[in-house]
Amino acid sequence: MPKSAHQHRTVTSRSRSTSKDVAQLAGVSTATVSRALNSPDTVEPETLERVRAAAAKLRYVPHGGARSLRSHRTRMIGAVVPSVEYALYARTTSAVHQRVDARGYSLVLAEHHYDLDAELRVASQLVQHGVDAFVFVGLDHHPALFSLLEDYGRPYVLTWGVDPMRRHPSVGFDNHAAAYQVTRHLIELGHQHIGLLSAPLPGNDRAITRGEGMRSALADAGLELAPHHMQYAPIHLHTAEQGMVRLISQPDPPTAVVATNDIFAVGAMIACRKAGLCIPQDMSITGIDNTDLGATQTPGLTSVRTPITEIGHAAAEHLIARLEGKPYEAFQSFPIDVVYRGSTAPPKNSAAEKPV
Amino acid sequence: MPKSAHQHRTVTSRSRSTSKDVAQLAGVSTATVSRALNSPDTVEPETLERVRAAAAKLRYVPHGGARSLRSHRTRMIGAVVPSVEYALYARTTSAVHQRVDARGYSLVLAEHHYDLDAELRVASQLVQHGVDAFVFVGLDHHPALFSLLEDYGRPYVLTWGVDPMRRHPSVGFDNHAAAYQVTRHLIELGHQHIGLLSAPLPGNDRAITRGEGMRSALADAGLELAPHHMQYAPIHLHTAEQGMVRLISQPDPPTAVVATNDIFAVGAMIACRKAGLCIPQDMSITGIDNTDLGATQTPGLTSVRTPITEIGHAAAEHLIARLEGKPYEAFQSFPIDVVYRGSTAPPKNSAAEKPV
DNA sequence: TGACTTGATGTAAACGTTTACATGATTAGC
DNA sequence: GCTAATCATGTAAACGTTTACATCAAGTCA
Repeated sequence: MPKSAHQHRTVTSRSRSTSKDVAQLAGVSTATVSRALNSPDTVEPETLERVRAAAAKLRYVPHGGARSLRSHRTRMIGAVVPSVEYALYARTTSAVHQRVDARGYSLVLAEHHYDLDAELRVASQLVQHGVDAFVFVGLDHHPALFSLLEDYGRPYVLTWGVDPMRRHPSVGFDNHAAAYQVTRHLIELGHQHIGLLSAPLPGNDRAITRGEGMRSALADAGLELAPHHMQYAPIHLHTAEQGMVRLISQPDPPTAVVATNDIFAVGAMIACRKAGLCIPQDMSITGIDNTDLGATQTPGLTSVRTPITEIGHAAAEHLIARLEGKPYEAFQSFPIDVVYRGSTAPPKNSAAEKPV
Repeated sequence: MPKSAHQHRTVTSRSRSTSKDVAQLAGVSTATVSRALNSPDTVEPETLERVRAAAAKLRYVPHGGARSLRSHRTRMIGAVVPSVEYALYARTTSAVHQRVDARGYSLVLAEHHYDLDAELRVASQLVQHGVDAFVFVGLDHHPALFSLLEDYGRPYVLTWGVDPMRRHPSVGFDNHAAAYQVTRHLIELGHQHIGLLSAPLPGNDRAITRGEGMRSALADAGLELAPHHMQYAPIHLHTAEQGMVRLISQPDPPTAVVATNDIFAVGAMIACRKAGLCIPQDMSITGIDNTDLGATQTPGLTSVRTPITEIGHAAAEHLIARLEGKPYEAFQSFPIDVVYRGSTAPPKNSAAEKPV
């Protein structure tokens, strides 16, 4: 198809009706138009009707820029996530949108791909656009991010974790416990050699905390995570698969693997299938987040249900309450629970190793 | 956790430095500040440096509202999708964001959940916020949507399909062919009784066109889609599963099923597993979109690779080119191809039924 | 009935930019 | 060496709202 200049319009601006036009048509002043549209109860019913009719007739759409210039509010809320490609963040974002939209706000979305500098950059861009309040993912951020938000008086809430120092409003769950519980489950099945498949740690406090949770569970059982039994990989099926290949091609591979999220776990499953390892007989695998991707595998992936949509709803409500001066909860932690499916079993030689 | 009023700030506005402050500190006029920041080559290098230093020192962030009021541009692009919960739209949106962000634009996101009235409502909200240009999903929209965009001079591009009438700029692929090809594949395997699992048609032209593609393939082979062999369900794993249960619990179930997307296909797989039907021996299943969800099933789902990220990139580039007055392609169609995996095979009794 | 409150509406300033135009300095052209 | 062209910068108006304040009419209360 050739490059073409053609009839579709290229410019943005065009004659649009203003509140002045509406005022004129309704026979009132622009002040009354503004009042009629923003606080209908302060204007006479009959006038209100005239203004509404005029606005409708002229297809009047208020100019958000002018409005925000004067009122310092835009009714836009920003969601800044690592990447909306990951089902989790897509679902949380959708949940945020749902609540925000219901209250008449719009959602501005930005991704940073686990780069905290990029996060600062996009956030400052959103501040510039006048976004009223922010949702961020995770607890660790560029220090300048917080001072920016503070300087410009923008409320924000952190998600997918709860700030243990209680410095920043946050809504999430216990990432440490999530990893602890699945690891514990594997230990109880008799596994002694457990591997870890994790996202790269920089810029990702969830991965860090989940790794710590796993180590805690091991430590509490007197076990250790061997350095060569941990693999870090970017969050993609095929990189996870490669990581798992490295794990199982070692002389002493683990008998079970804790993946810090379902994508890694499924990547690991794929690696096992290709290597001819049976799950769970030859290898137990657990995930975290309980996504459809894991749940629909054969066998189904044992995973931890995390409050994906609850987080989105709570974050949106938190911010809107703050923006509107209503009471709100600054810290919210949702429960998690392990969903047991077929991807875990005692290790093959468990009877031999742990005779009880 | 109790409701609490506490120390985090509730208000949005606060002292922010303006271009006036920067002007004063740099010893120039606000006009020069504006020029220095927006068209650096029109201002003396030495002055430019002073302005930049002043802006940095004051942590100056321009006021987008004021800017848009004067210039009629916001550098915001709107993406209006059915739901970002669906992996496809999440990935397209991510692709749009990537390109848009690279060019210094921000992304505003809105969902309409297949309700064209809701779509009109959110779009008009975005117009109000000053969004410069729009990406929509699909070809069918509320007629008032187009006049709104026309009235306010907002460029837009439709995606996930190419307008056959060439009335609206669009970037996508041939949905009809996608369904045609998988159906054709099943027919070639010897299937004569093929079912359809589809999303509800209202507000979803992709589903309509895919359904038509399937029927065309059947017709071309002298076959028909029996009315009781089609099932419509909302786009969720469990509703798809229920639809499949209805299909296979009929006295004469089909031997193969075309699902109009991978979610339906996987839902169908789950139903078969639960019913004890082997895939592909007892039931062949095909999807469309070639998502990870389908690809990682056992057996892997035969599906059609659709240009998910290509669409996002192309849509973003189309709009930015138009906004910046550069040449652009008004209509783009990307190729698709069938990815054959293990979910399809000849019907069990194909030899008996079709002795050649 | 007159002073006083209440309530709806109008008047006009302000929000922070961008940009057409004016200004003055410098350089070029002859 | 004088006029003209060029260039960097300043001046001031304009963008479309919201809102403090003023105004005016209509009730309220003694």
